[in-house]
Amino acid sequence: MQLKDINTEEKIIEAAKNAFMKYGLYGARMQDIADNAGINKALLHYYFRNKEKLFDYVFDGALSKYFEQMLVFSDTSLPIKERIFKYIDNIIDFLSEYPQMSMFIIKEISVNEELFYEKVQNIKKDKGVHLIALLNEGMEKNEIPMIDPTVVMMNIHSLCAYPFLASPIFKAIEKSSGVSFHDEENQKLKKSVKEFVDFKLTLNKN
Amino acid sequence: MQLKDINTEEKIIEAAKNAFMKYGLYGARMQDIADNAGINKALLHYYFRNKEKLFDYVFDGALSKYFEQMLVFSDTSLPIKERIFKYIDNIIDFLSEYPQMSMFIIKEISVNEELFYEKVQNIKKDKGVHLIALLNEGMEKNEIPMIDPTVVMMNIHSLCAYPFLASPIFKAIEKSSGVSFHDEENQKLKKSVKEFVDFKLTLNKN
DNA sequence: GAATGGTTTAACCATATGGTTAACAAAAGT
DNA sequence: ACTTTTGTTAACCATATGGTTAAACCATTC
Repeated sequence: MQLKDINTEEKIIEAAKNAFMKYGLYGARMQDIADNAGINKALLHYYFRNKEKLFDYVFDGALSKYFEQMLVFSDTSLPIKERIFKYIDNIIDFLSEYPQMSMFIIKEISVNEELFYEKVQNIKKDKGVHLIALLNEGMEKNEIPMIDPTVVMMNIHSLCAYPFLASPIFKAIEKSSGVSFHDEENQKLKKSVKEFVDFKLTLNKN
Repeated sequence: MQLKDINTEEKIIEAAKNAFMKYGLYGARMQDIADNAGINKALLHYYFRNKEKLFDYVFDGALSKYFEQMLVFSDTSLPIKERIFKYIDNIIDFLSEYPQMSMFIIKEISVNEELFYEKVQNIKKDKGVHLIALLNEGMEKNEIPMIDPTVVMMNIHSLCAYPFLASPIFKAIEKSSGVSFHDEENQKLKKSVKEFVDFKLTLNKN
C-alpha cells in the first residue's frame, strides 16, 4: 500500500510537471494530466485537492531545485571565482538534465510576478548569498577587479541559462545542429562561460 | 467607417497580444480578450474566425518583428563586427520596447516546436543570413579569429535576450533594483555585450 | 427613403472544464 | 473475521469555453 501510495502520487507529479511546463497553470488540463498519469481524474483532487495546489507543489519543487544550484555561492572555503565556476558547472549540468526548468520558471513568472516574488522570499530565506553580493564581496576583498555587479550577474546567468531556453530557436533560425546539449556541448558552454568570467573577473587585467 | 474598422481590429490584436503573451494559446480566454478590447466576443470570430487564426496572426507578427532585427547581418557594406554591434543595438532596443517578445516566442516554442520550425522557414526565407554564417564568413576572410561559431552565436544571443526574459527573476533572487531597463541600463547592457564581442572577435588577441 | 454592405450585438449551442459524490476495492488494524 | 482506513472509480454537477446565428444597427450610395 505504501508503495502503491507513492506510485500514484509520483505519477501525478510527473504528469503535472510535464503539463504545467508545457501549457502553464491555465493552459494545462486536469483530464490530460490524469490521462498521462494513467489514473482517474478524481484522484488529482484526492491527492492535491485542486489544480492550483497541484501547480504550487510542482512549481515550488522546481524553484527549490533551481536554488539548490546557487548554494555554492555561500561556500566560503572557496575563493570567489571558484564559487562562480562551480555554480556554472552546477547550473549547466542541472539545466541539461532538466532543460525545461528555466522555461517553466520564466513562463510562470510572466503570468504572476507578485506571487513568484513571494514564493522566492519563502523558499530562499535559507539559501545563502546571491551572485551580486558575492561580486561585491570579491571587489571589497580585492579578489576581483571593479565591475558593475548587476551587469556581470546578468551576463553570467544569461550565458548559462538562455541556451537551454532557446535551443529550438537556434535550431530554426540559425539552422544549427550543434545545440542538442550532450556532454560535449555542455563542456563547450561551460568553458565559454568560464572564459567570460575570467575575462571579467581576473585582476591582472587592470 | 474605414477608420472604425481599423480601430476594432487593432483593439483585438492588441488585447490578443497581451493575452497570448501572458497565458499562451491554450491559457488565454477569448472572452477576456474581448473584454480587454472593449468589444463583443463574437467580433473576434467575425474578424479572425477562430482562436488559432487570431493567435497565428499575432505570433507571425511577433516573429516578423523579431527577424527584422537580424536584417543587419546581411548588410555587406559593414564589416562583420560592425554588423554584430548593430544587431546588438537593434535587438536590445527592440526588446526594451517589447520586453515580452522573447518570452512570447520562447513560450510558444515549448508548446509546439514543429509548427514553430515551419513558421520560421516561411517567414525567414527572405530575411538574410544568420549569425553563424556571418561568423564563418568572418573567419574565412580573416576578419575575426578562429572561434566556435555555434558557441559564440549562443553567447551573443544569450547576453542580449535573457535579461529581458529574466528581469523578474533577477529582481526576486538577486534583490537587484538595477534591472528595470531604461536607457541607462540598456546602454550598460549593450556595452557589456559589445565588450564580449570584442573579447571574442578581435584579431589582435591571437 | 430605400437599398446595400459592413459592423455589432445578445442569445444560443455543444462541448469542455475543474471539481464533487457515493459506491466499491484494497489494505491495515484489532 | 470484522472494522476502519486509504485508495480508486464512474457518474455527475455547475460553470466556462470557443464558436454560431439571426437580428439590429450604422454608414454610404442612389
